[in-house]
Amino acid sequence: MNASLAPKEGKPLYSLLMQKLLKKMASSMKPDERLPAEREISLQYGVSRATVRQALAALERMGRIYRVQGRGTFVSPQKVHQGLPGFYSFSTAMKKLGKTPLSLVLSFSEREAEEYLAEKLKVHPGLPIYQILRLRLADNEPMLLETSYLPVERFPGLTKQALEESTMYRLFRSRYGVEINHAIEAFQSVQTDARTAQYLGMSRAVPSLRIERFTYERGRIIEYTESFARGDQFVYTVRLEPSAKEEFS
Amino acid sequence: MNASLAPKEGKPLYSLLMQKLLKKMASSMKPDERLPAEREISLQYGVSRATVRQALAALERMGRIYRVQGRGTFVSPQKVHQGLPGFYSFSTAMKKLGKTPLSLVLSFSEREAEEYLAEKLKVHPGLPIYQILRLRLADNEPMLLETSYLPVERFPGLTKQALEESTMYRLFRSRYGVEINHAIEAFQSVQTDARTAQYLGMSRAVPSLRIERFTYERGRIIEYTESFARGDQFVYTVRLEPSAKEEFS
DNA sequence: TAGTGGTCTAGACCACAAA
DNA sequence: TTGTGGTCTAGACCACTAA
Repeated sequence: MNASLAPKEGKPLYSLLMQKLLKKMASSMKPDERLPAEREISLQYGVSRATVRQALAALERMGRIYRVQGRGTFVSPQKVHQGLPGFYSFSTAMKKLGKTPLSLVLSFSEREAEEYLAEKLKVHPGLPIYQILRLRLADNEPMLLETSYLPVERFPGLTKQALEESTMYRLFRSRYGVEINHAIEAFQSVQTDARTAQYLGMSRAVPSLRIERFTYERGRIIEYTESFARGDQFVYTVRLEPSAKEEFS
Repeated sequence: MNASLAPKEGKPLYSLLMQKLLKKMASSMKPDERLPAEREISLQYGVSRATVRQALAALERMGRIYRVQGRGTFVSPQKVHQGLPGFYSFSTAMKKLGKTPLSLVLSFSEREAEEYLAEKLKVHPGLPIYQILRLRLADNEPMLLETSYLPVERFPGLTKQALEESTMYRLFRSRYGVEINHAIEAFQSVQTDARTAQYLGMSRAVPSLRIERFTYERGRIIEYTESFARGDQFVYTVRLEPSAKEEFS
């Protein structure tokens, strides 16, 4: 089965190979089944072994395969948590759960960063920032109240309309060419305040999950979001990878 | 400054190069300063460009550098969140905060997985598992109540003593050669139950942060932990990386 | 011993950014 | 146009696993 890779437009070879392998695993392979050896894949698809390894490394980071030196490369058996975005997106998470996500932009304004915010965003106080208040619903049930802060200089010309028409991260990518390196999130369980209780339509007796997110591009914070989720409905899931730092233990 | 790499025992070249670059950045470089070009580093240290790229890729994943095509590789300016383990460890997190961590093993037992647990661990009901109840303290203040479940077959001969003498993850590595691929964590805000309130020494009026962790090795769950943290003291922080999946959007 | 993944080399061309 | 990171090749040797 010498399935050489079609030279699709623009996409690098290792990316095309990833898709081929994903398709193959989904359609004809079982959990823990061994994939062909790297040199074998290299021959089958007519690419170099380095390219094969680049594709396999990405699949390994996605948790779709695991490799054992001396034995081979195998299909990961997990099912439930598969494909969870390392990066949380309310929209995609809700779709995976079979719910219809909805996002309402409650307010959109421009202001200057006061001390507190400037420290969060690691910018100088007084820098112009957008403040965006959004209510996120799943099947028309309020789930999450989000307040996002973005430096104006990184997102010039951002409007409420644009946010309502697309998701924030899609907008980041398509219109501002944002390349996220990583994000830091912090979780805390808190008593629900009156405003949040009202927006989420619940009693203050129900505790809230407070989520802070710092999004980094080129080592710089380009988004700070503080969210409150209703504790009785909302479970927030993340996927972690061991830091490369463990190499130095 | 032709600092060729000393052939240290065992460690691969790219790992040695990482350490050299980290040291150089820490001692003599400023945020956003440009590193030498890849080809230049390759010459300076006498290694191939592929090896340089392997080292830089790891540093990029750690958030220590960022790369811009056509421009160069730069030192990340962040300070506060730097070096946060992608992987949460209570002990290291507390040390970073300048607090003294303490871990008490309250109980250690072996049992068979009932339906509920078997589903969490994705094993057959009836499989022998360890159940470990631990209380984690920072500066002698109770912070976290953890219940961990491990399949006995993966950790034969595990004892309470061993757990008390070392941290769990250190034990995993040194004694059982565990190679963690990734972990999934889920967060939820809940009302504190009586037992947790008692162990954590707080009122039930304070909400708790419920944390579930599924740790994966070779695509298989080797640890399931359910934790409760006191909401008024404990903030749980994680570091995320965008999933490779975004390539397919 | 044979086969696997892990590391490394030397070189090439491409896409992008800045002067 | 020059220099950068991004992709890719062909080949080599090492470390580990299993027969």
